[in-house]
Amino acid sequence: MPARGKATIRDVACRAGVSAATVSRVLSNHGPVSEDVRMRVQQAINALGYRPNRIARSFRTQRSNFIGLIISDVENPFYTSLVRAVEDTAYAQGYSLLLCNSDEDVEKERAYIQFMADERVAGVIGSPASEQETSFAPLFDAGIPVVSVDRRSLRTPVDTVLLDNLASARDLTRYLIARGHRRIAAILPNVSITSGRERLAGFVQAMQEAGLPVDPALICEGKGFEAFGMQAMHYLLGLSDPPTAIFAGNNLITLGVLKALQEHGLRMAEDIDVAGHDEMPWMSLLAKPIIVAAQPIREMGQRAMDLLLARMNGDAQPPREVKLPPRLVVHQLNATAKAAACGEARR
Amino acid sequence: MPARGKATIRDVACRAGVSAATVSRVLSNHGPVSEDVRMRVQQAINALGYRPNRIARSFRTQRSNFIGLIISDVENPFYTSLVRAVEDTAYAQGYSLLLCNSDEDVEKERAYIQFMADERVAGVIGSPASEQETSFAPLFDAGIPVVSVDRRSLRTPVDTVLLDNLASARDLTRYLIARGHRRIAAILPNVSITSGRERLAGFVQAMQEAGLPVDPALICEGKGFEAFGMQAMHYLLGLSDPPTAIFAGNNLITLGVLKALQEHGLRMAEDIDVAGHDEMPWMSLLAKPIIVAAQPIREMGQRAMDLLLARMNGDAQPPREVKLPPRLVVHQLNATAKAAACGEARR
DNA sequence: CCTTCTACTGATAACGATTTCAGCCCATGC
DNA sequence: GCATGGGCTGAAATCGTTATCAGTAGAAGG
Repeated sequence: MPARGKATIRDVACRAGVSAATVSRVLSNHGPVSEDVRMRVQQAINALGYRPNRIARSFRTQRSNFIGLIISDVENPFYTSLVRAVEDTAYAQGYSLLLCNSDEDVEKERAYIQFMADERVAGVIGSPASEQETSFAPLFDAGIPVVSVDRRSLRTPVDTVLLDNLASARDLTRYLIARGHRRIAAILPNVSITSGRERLAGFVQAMQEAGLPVDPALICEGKGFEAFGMQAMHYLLGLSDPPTAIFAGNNLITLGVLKALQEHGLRMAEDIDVAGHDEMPWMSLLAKPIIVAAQPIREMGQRAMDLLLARMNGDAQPPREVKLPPRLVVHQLNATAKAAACGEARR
Repeated sequence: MPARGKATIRDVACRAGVSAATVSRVLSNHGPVSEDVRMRVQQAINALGYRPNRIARSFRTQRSNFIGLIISDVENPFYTSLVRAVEDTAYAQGYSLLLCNSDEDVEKERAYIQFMADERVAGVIGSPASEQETSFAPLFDAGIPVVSVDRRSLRTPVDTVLLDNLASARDLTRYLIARGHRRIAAILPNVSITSGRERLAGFVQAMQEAGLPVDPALICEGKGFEAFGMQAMHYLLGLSDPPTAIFAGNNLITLGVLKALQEHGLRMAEDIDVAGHDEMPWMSLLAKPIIVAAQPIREMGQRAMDLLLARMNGDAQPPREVKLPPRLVVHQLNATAKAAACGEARR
C-alpha cells in the first residue's frame, strides 16, 4: 500500500474494487455511478488519504485552474484592492491567482502574457500598459478568455470593466469650479492609457461648459507615478500665475501633489484645492480637505471575474464594456467623509 | 504541419530530423548535443514557433514553477510590499507567484497550505496566522520547502525571516520615554503571533529599564486590525487618567490610533505622542509628527526567497532564523523624514 | 420472447514532456 | 588489431488523470 497521501487514482480504484475510470467519475461528479459504488470509492479515498494530482489533471485537460492577473504594480493601492476582490471571487469558484506586475512596461507585459498562454491558465484579467500597444493575441490563439480592467485594450478588443472616467473627471472639475476656482490645473497620467485620455476629456468638458479657458500651460501629462505628480506640482507652483486648484488624474499623482504642497509650506497649501481619484484610508487624517472620486474597486474586480467566468463557460458574444459610476467623497479634517453636495456622478 | 504555436516536441524533432529526446536535451541544456544538431533543432523551434508545454513538463517532473505566497491580506501595505519583493526575486529566477490571503484565519490558511501541496509548488513563503496552530505538515510530506516571514511557526519549524521586534519595540518606547512621557500605553496585536509577543516584551523591557511601572490597564491586545486600534484608542482616551503617549504594535493599529485621535479633536491629538511600526507613504502629510520603526520589507522578501531557493536546491541544514534590524524614522510636518536621534536599533 | 433502451462499468488510449537504457561511431591506448 | 571509453543519439517507458468506446445487465415496451 502506498504511503498515506501519495495514493493515485488507481490505488483508490483497486481498494474499492472498481476501475480508475469509475473513480474519476465519482471525483468529477460526471457520468452515472451507482450509490453503492460511490460510497465504496469515497471510503477508499478517505482510507488512503487520496488527493487528486492536480498537475496530472491539468495535463490531461490542457487547462490549469489559475486566473492570471496582470497589473501595473501591487504596491499601488488601487491594484491592491483589485487583486483582493479578484482573489476572493476566484477562490470562491475554485480558481487561484497568478500575479504579475508589468510596471507599465509593454515589453514586460508582453512576456507575462506569453507566459500565461504557455501556462494554459483558465483566464486572464489585466490592466493593459497601453491602449494601442498591448496585445492579448497569444491568449486568443490559445483560446484563453481575457477581461480588461481600468483600461481598454484597443488592439485586441476584450470584455472591459471601466470607471466612468469622463463623469468622474467632469464632476470633480465641476466641484472645483463651484467652489469658485477659475485657474484649475490638471495633472494626468499618459493619454496612451484609457484613464488618462478620458479624464482629460472630462476635465476639458467641465471647463468648457463653465466657459473657462483651458490653459495648455496648466495641463501636465506624464507617467502616472507619485514622482511625476510631485514634479508637476512643483512646476505649477513655480509659475508666475499659479493655479488655485488642482485636478489630479490618479491616486499616486494625488499623493505627489499633496507632498509637493507640503514641501511648499502649509500656508500655501491651504490656498490650493485638490481633487483626486480613489479614496485612501489615510485621507481623513489630512490637515486640509480633499475631494476624491472613489472607485467601486471591489465591484470592478467582481464584475471582471463574472465576465471572465461567463467566457470560460463558453459565452461567445462580442466583447462587452461595463462602465461603473464613481462616488464623489469629501474628506475633511475632524469630520467623517461625506458625499459631495454637488456634482454627484450620474450613470 | 501543426498550426504555428501548437507544435509539440515531436513536431520539432520530426522537422529537425532528430528524436524527441534530443530536442529535450537542447531545450534543457542537459546532456551532450553536437553543435550541428543543436542548430537544426533551434531552427525547427523557430520555424514552428514551438513553445514547450509547461503543464506537461510539470507533470513529468511532478513539480510546478510556482512559489506559493500565503499572507494575511494583500490590502495591508506591509504584505503588499512583501509580495512585490518576493515577486521580483521569484520571477528573476524563473518562478511565478501564487497568491493567497489567509485573513488571519487558521482554517482558511490550512486549506491554502493543503492546496499548495496538491499543486506541487516549488516552494512556499508564508506568514503564519498562529505561532502554535499553523502547521506546514502537508508541505513537508510533499517535500516542499517553506520559509516563514514576519512570524515564527513553532509547530513546524522552518527557515524564518523576522524583524528584530524586541529592538524595534524597545527603541520606540525608549524614544517616547526620552521625550518625557511616563504614562505610555501599548496597543498590540495578539500575543499568539510572533510580532505581538515580542513587541510587548520590548515595550515592557524599555519601561522597566527606565524604572517606569507597566500599568496593565494601559496594555491593549487584540486582532491587529485598524478597527481594533481605533477602539482601543477610544478606550484609552476615556480613562480618567489617560496616557500621554501610545506605542502602536503594527501599521493598521497605528492608523486606527491616528483616526481615533482625529475624532477626538486636534488639540488632544497634539498632546499625545504616537510611535508605530512601518513607514507609509502618506506619513509625511500628517499634521503631527509620528515616529515609526521602518521595516526593511524589501530585504525581508529577498532574504526569504534566498533561503527558499537554497532549500529548493537541496540545502538540508537545520532551520535558520534571519533577524533584520528596524530603522527608526521620525515623520514631521514640513520636514523630510529624518532618522531618530536616539534609540537607533542595533543588530 | 425479443427488441430496445437506460444505467452503469471497465479497458484502453491519449495528453507532451523527461529520463533511462542501450547502441552506434570514432578516437585512443595497448 | 582489438579492447576501451567517451560523445552523441534514438527507442521506449513513464508520470496520473480524463475521455472514448464497447459491453453487460436489467427494465421496459411491443
